[in-house]
Amino acid sequence: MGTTTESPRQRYRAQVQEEIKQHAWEQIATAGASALSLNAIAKQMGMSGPALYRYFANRDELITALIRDAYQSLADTIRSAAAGGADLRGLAQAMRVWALEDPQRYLLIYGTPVPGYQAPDDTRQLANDVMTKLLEAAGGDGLGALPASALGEHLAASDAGWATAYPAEPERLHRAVVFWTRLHGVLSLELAGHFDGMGFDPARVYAAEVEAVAGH
Amino acid sequence: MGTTTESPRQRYRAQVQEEIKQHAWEQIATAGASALSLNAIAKQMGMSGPALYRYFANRDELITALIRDAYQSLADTIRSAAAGGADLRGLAQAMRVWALEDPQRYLLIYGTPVPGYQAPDDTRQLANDVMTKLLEAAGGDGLGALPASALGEHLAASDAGWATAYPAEPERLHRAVVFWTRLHGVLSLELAGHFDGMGFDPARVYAAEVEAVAGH
DNA sequence: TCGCATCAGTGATAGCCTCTAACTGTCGCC
DNA sequence: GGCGACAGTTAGAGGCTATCACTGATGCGA
Repeated sequence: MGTTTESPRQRYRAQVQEEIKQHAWEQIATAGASALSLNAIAKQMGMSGPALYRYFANRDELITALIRDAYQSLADTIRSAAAGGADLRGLAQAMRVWALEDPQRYLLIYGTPVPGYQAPDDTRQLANDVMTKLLEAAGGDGLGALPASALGEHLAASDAGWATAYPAEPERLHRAVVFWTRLHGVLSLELAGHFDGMGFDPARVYAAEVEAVAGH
Repeated sequence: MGTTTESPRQRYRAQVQEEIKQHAWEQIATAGASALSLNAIAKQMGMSGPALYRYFANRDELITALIRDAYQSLADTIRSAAAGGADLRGLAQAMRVWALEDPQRYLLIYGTPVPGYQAPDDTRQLANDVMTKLLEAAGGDGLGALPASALGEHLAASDAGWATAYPAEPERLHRAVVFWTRLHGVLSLELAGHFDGMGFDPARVYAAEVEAVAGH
């Protein structure tokens, strides 16, 4: 593959960066992204604080790298589910498993953003990749008709690049958007613990929403 | 009303607490909840850092107070909309306006939680109040039938206190939950900026989801 | 193979933060 | 009018991000 020959130093650098991210994920999983501390990571790795700045210019850059990896992981999950022949329902299932596997990873992407933070372009690209895969699945066989609505037309009319592959299929666009927003609605509330103590099974709510989008 | 006679000191204390929260909201609106600094607030108010600890034992307690106020404000918004004769659609509109008015206030309640943070009981009560108001509106006139689904039965069967007023109305429970999760899905993605650059109008998506829940 | 440039990692430091402790001065209640 | 309660102060411990000047190892080209 296109692995441009790596110098030992580059290889080591990449390795350490990977290890840093590993520790960062552990911290995030237990204390949330806002509690992520470069200092603490450095100590865990047995080196002094400022050493980390050789690998990530600042805290934001590390978080950005984590966001990138999260998107990548989600895209991979969706891709492999689709490659395994999963339809829209299977895809929804795969996404839920992925989210529950590491709630903070999901929330890093789809959770509360820092007002100032601007995602770099390639991150937007990764988000778009995910959307494209949803669009592909949103046109599969075995899907019921969606109730009539003007939304599909609106989406088709105002397409700004996120659906260039299917510009003329309002129902597909509608289904993809609704798939995204509804599943995110259930998932994010579940992950944030807002269903705790309400006594019902979030999986059932999720499943019902999947059916509502996929049709009977 | 039951205003137990206030001493001047209590009055002053309450006033300062209110002023602190005011500054806190301004900070949160511009930099997010994770960037909230007691120190900075104190300086803005012309006093030294530790003085604030007379009013809030720690950072978490201040944030909890803000969360309480946010719930209260949302509950008031919903109540006054309902009192004004708004149906489920009107309620959805009022909620959207409330959310857009101050995105970080919405996200403080429904956004990414801090893993360690445990909401105090009265906060859970406030969340329940909101849910109860949704349940009331979810049984109004002029609502279409929801597609058949086992979710309503599940919700009715596993009721654990959040819907004691309407235990035997599966469709109402179903509608309330779906109202909540779907609108949150659209709203939270919009507020987090995930629709940016996609070229469609979030209000249209929101409206379509409202119609899908309220029926034609 | 040798020499040197590059780069990993260091301690010191500035400046921010939360939160505690000890102290002072003022306010209001009895 | 006096005293107790309480607001607000400074000092400081301990954490954080981030910069700087430095040391020492490493790997590359000559």
